[in-house]
Amino acid sequence: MTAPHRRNAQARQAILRAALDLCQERGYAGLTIEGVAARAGVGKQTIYRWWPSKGAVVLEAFQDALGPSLDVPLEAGDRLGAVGKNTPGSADLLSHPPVGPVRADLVGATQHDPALAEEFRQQVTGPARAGTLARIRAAQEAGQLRPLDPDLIADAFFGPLWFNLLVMRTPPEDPYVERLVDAVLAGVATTPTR
Amino acid sequence: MTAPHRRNAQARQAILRAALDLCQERGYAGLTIEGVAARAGVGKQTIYRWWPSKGAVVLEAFQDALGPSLDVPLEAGDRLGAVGKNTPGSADLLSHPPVGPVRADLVGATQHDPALAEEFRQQVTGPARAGTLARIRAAQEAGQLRPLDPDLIADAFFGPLWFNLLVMRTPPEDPYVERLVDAVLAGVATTPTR
Amino acid sequence: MTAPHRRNAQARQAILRAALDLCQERGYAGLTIEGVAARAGVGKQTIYRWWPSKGAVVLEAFQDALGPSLDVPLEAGDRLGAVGKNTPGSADLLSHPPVGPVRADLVGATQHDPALAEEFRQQVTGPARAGTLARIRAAQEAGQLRPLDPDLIADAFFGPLWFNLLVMRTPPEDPYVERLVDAVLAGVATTPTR
Amino acid sequence: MTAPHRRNAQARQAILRAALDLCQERGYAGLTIEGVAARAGVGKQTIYRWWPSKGAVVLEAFQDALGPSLDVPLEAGDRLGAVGKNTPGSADLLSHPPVGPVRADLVGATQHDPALAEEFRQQVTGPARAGTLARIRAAQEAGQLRPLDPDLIADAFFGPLWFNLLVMRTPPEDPYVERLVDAVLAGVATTPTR
DNA sequence: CTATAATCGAGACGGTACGTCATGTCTTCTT
DNA sequence: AAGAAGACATGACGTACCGTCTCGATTATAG
Repeated sequence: MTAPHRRNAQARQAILRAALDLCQERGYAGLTIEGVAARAGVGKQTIYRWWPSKGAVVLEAFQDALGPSLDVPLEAGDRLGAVGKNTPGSADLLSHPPVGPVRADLVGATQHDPALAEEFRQQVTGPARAGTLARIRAAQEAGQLRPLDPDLIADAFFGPLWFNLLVMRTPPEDPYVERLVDAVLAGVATTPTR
Repeated sequence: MTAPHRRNAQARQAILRAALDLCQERGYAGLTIEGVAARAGVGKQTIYRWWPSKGAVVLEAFQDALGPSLDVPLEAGDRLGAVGKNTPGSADLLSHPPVGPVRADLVGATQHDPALAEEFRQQVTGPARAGTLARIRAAQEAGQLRPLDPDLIADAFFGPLWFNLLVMRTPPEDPYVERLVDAVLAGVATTPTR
Repeated sequence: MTAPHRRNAQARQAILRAALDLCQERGYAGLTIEGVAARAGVGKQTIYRWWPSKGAVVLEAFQDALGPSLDVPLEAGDRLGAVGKNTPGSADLLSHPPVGPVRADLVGATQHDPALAEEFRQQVTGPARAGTLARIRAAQEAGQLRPLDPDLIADAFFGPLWFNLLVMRTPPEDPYVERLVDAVLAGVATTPTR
Repeated sequence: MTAPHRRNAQARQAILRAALDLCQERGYAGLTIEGVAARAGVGKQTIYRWWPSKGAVVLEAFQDALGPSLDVPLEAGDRLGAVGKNTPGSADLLSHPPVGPVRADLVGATQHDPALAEEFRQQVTGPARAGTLARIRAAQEAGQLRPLDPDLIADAFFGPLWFNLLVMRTPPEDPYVERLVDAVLAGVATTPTR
């Protein structure tokens, strides 16, 4: 007997689209609920009715736009590569529009918005980390990675990428990423990789 | 013939003090120029006259409060430790108030404020990185670290710390940091450390 | 298809009331949009939405307060009196609070605010002058006033009153007004009145 | 002995000049002490040191610019003309730049600035009225004007002019002024003038 | 013919108000 | 019921001037 939420799908799409566009044009901080409503040709109330905050709108827009492109299937053999080879792809997503800057902006915003932070964790960080951990554990079981804390191994791969993106503000490019993977594997792989 | 900018030191101090206090009380996002002016007993114009943005005020307040406590002297012997042992200290600073949250907030703000980003780089990131690189090069010359790109080595140490702070939002604590240093050294040190 | 401007009547009343009160308390120059908003318990934007300037607010408040009290009916017989006897009443209105000072202030403001001047002409000066001219023409047709330019006759009556109010700053009182009317009638009436 | 006021004449001139210019360019309300100081190349304090208010500056600038051009000598014979013929000249001054608009603005400002009003009376209105009264009394002694209150006669001439300037905002032009003088004289002269 | 003190330009200071923007809530009318 | 539209109270924005207050740097008497 749930209330008959007759939500307008067209409006939803228009709002998410407008939010994503404006976020790229003006940055997350320059984005405004009023602006989104105007651009989407929608009443403000329609936004406030369905989303608790501007962060939630942008986050949903971001997820919607990205779709399932983040799901990298866990391949059977070559488990070590499943970790190492996945990294350049992630780096690519991180470094380039439209995903990169928006995602960085969102992470920035989570620093002073606990609600957004929680949602970001649940919808973005959590799932991604779960997949990574699964790959790492598989590689450990196959004897390819040392039996270290899997979270630590994950951090070793992704930490430097995000660090460069957020703090150094030099989105990591290909050659750097390859050398990074090599160096990290040297520390966490069982077989010397050099 | 230079314009005699006779800046009031008392006002400057009051402003920085108020900014830091309010940033801790309400967070960076909840901080307001009007609020700082009111708390400091100062006209708004006095803030706008000397700082280009709220981020710049907080950054200067942050720097002023921190003072020279960031300068960790480069010790002669034990160069490897000079890198490895420095890391837990940095992690501590990162993780705990007042420095940690404010710094995280500031990094967040740089994601959509290029001017602030530039200043942050020049005043915070740059000097810190320079010190780190010096230590790394010294250790390389002493044959303790492999001849990898020093920036990459630095990223391997600091990336995971910042990643946990900013993205995972779990400020790194002691045991984790030690295990991290061990793992990274395994990848970048010349002598097997295990 | 007209835009459904659903203007809040309560807010409008509160604003006009506050404007009139403050204008008397502090004078037109000391009146502030912020002050009106605060006194009326209203957001500033609500004032800026509906009025183009502080002068316009005060003018409307003035008109609203005065209501239709300015309409002096044109009596049938005694047309000469219709002009002459009307004058003391106008002088009274001019000389005493709340109407007098506010009106003088408004006229003062029109000297450097063309938009306000235009509105003042349309809403205050124009209608009043039209009534006066009607009376004068009637008296001329009845042979009581010389066939001079009716505007000139009107100016002869009202000019000295406003001159005393605005320039000499001695609001005209009864005996003066009577002597004035006598003297003017001596110049413009057909029958010697002395 | 008196304090040695060593006042800089150059600065005074520059200030008055700037004040007059800006008053014509932007109107009295748009004129600013800061603006005058900037235009005159003078420190604000130099203005505040010598004048109590912006009105005082403009008034002095106005007087300075006008100089003695207001003194119309009282001619011996033809005393009636001394009153009547003086009027068109005054009307001219009233109606045309630079004197007219600035003077109207000043009178407007006196409506909400008692201090300025007092100074205006002492320096402008008072002397002018004194001269007018002298002419009127002379004409009365010569039997040319009826023995009415001289102030009333003066008001009859000047009131309509100011009324048109300030309230109707149609600066009186020549033909109107002539007809006005005729009509007024008809009321106040001993000899029928028609 | 210096010395000294008021005046000068410049402009920082604590304030008040400006007019604009966005917030999140609300009401009204339309679909 | 949900939507588009937009008025509303609130509060911060960044700017303009206010009138007061130091700063050196002239600059013209009074010693």
